[in-house]
Amino acid sequence: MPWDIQTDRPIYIQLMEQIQLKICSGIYPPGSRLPSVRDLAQEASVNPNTMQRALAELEAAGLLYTNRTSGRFVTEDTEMIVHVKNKLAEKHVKDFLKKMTELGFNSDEVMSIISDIVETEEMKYE
Amino acid sequence: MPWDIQTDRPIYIQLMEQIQLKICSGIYPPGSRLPSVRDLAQEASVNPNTMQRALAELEAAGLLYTNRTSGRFVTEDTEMIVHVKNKLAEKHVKDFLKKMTELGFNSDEVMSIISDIVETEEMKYE
DNA sequence: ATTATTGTATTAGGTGCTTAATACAATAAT
DNA sequence: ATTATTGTATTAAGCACCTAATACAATAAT
Repeated sequence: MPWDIQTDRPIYIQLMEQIQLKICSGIYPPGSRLPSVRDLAQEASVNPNTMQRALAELEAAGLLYTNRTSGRFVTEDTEMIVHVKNKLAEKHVKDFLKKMTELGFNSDEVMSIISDIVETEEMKYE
Repeated sequence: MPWDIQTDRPIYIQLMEQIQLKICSGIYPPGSRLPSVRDLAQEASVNPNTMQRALAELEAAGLLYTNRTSGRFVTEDTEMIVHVKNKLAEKHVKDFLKKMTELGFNSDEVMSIISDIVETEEMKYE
């Protein structure tokens, strides 16, 4: 999964989201070591300062921790990771339903639209 | 529906989205006159320049048109509005499914989660 | 005719994000 | 011991966005 950076939002926010996603989905397993700031920055084609900012904020959130000179690691608190994952899922669902409701679709219509798309195996979303 | 402006994305983009939404949902009906730039800016608590930018871009997209000194109006092309609305809905569905898939949920799980929330009448999303 | 309101344009200043170029301290690797 | 790698900090510059303060032309309202 390559890094996907858009220009319409702060890059460090997008980096945070994508690293968080890699942690929640197991691409970065609990306790595993992340590539160095410089390597990650090069991977994502961003400035090391920007990557550092994203990592520092994820660390403040408790998802990462640092061993001063050996690198950064994913938390071993699997319960926390699961919790973050579920919170994310819940947020996605609610945001989605909110948007569809605002557009004027009711519950039945939303369920119908989404089950249509799911059933037609349109699961390569782009 | 009050204006909801966050600080994490360009304001003029958020204004565009929210005006577009009001058009698609019928709050601003086809052919109706919008409040003046200055009034809209005050409503949304933003600078008139910023509101002007959002309106100008929606006009470039064809959703609005201007009568030089009498004001700005919603397009009367209802077909275009319906098309924009459907495109928006499709985008919301696909983005949602993509996010849930990335998080590690499969189709069945997604359908289960969303139908749970819908059925429990949790339709006051916040 | 005069006034008010419309969209529009311009200039200046402030802020946050990003990059670039360094530099430093701590420690793992050799 | 020496070297390389780690996270971290600093400074300067550029850029997009936003606000503020005006100003102007066209025309609707009076």
